[in-house]
Amino acid sequence: MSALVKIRSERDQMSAVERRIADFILENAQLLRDYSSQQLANALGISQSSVVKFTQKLGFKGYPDLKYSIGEAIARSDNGDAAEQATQAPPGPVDGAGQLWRRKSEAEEATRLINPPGTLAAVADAIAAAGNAGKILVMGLGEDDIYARGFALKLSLLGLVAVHSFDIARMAAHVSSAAPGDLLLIFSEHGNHPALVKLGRFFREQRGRLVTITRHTSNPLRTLADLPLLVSAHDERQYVQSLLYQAVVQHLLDQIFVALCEGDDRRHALLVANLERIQQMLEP
Amino acid sequence: MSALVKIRSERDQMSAVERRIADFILENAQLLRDYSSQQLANALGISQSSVVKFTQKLGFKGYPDLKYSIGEAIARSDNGDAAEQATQAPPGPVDGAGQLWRRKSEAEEATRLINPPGTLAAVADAIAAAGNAGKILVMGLGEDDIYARGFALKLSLLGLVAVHSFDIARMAAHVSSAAPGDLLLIFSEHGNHPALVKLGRFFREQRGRLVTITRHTSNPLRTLADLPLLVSAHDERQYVQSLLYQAVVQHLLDQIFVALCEGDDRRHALLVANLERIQQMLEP
DNA sequence: ATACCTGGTCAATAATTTATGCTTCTTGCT
DNA sequence: AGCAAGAAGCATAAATTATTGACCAGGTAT
Repeated sequence: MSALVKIRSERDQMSAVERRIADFILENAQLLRDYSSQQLANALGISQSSVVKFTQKLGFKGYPDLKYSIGEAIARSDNGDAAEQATQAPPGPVDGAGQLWRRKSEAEEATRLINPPGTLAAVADAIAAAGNAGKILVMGLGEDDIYARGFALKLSLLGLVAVHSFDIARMAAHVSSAAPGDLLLIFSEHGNHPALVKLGRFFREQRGRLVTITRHTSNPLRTLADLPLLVSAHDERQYVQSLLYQAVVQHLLDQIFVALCEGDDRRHALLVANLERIQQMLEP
Repeated sequence: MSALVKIRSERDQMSAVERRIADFILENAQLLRDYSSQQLANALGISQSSVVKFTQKLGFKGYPDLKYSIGEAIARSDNGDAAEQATQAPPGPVDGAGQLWRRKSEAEEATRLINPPGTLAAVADAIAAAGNAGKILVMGLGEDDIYARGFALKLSLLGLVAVHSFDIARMAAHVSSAAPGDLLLIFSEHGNHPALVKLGRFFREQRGRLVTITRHTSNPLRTLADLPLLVSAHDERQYVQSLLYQAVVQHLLDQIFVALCEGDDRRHALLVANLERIQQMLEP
């Protein structure tokens, strides 16, 4: 992943000073060429060691390594910054055709990197386990309800019955009768809706397993989760950012779904049979 | 001029040691990333100062400057060496992690190519026109209902009211009272659901504008449409194919949405205001 | 409320890297 | 031979970078 994309993707969970560094670099990447770590620190009024720590935290070997990587990113115009991209000669007229998809791809990649490998498989396993031994509850509000609904629908194709609702009261009823072995999946972009947090906490008290899908910020909901899934998706334009977020969440779910499909032969057979039967019902 | 090209061009008038440095760099440019001037000198059995003097003679500010420039050159693949180019850029073994996304990207590209350029803009315009002068109807069944619902929700953020339902009877009622200037968007993966076809035909008789989103097969629904959007998405595994289809449809909608957002300043302002207000309502 | 972590920052300093001055050696020329 | 010019290395100064330990703020458990 490009250094700039990486910085951007982690920006949200940085401390104040770190974020200032990140912003400065993102906006003045070209300047970095002639900056030492000390100069950068001076420009921001912070200590040089903070700059070095920043680079190391991001996974670079040190400041020169970061600098080198950013040089590469700029050379490749892989800057993840629309304004910047406009300045350099684009091969064709800017039609913006594949533009949005490219942004989605970056978000997808960033997201893939911040979720520890194996997390998705763990979630898939948890869902499968709950499907056998307990209940699966799925919850999301507003736009977040859309995936919830779609995912519940998909699970039913696999013979996994999921209780889904966008009604907090109704969901609370389900949660209150939850037992160990049950699984609750909460979708919440910002992860700080009080009712959902309360719901999650209550569910944990019942000793159920909690999976959350939230943004990659520090938020109360994700800290509650047994398995928190994180999403990185950024754009200056709020409405685009929202699309990116949704595409990435959908992709996470798709990956889980595929894992479920392919993880278990019995379930796989069931799925194929179901799809065939549906086909027959709708076709003639 | 690229750093590597420069080195190559001056190689002939260099001293013996300098030429050894030049050759080493030209052949092992990638290694330079992790070499300090001292290490490079050791690798060649010469003194570190010779390396530094070499860089300065070439017009670089010093060793780090040369290194940075070479990083850029590599990133741009601007190495002026054909053999070199062959060695790099093996796309990497299939890891399985980004696999699904790659399939989606392929589907997205294929879809972009089969829809005549400008189609999406035309759809966006049609939606905007209908929003001003008539009604917008949105319809989908089963899984296709998911986008329909989501898209209607998004349109409302733009101040465009869309009537949405997954109930054919209810939709029929809306269609039967349709007038010229109205717009109907039908989502139907296979485009041959009899009820939807009938609905579409009826709507056309009322002289409304019809937009369809279907697979890129020949199907009765798309032939009815004023603006047919086509989707290409294939995989041997039926359940994956379905995911690809959904991701691509979602992407088409996202592009239309962005076009709507950015096509009209008034609407754009409204959107921003709406998002802000929503933020306020949910935050505190 | 108090004690105790934890994470974040900075100042001081150690370690590394880079740049430079100086010396020596070679080469070519007179 | 003697000299000038350039090339290379050595030693060292200068700079840059990395690490350590101290301090502080915010949160948590007692």
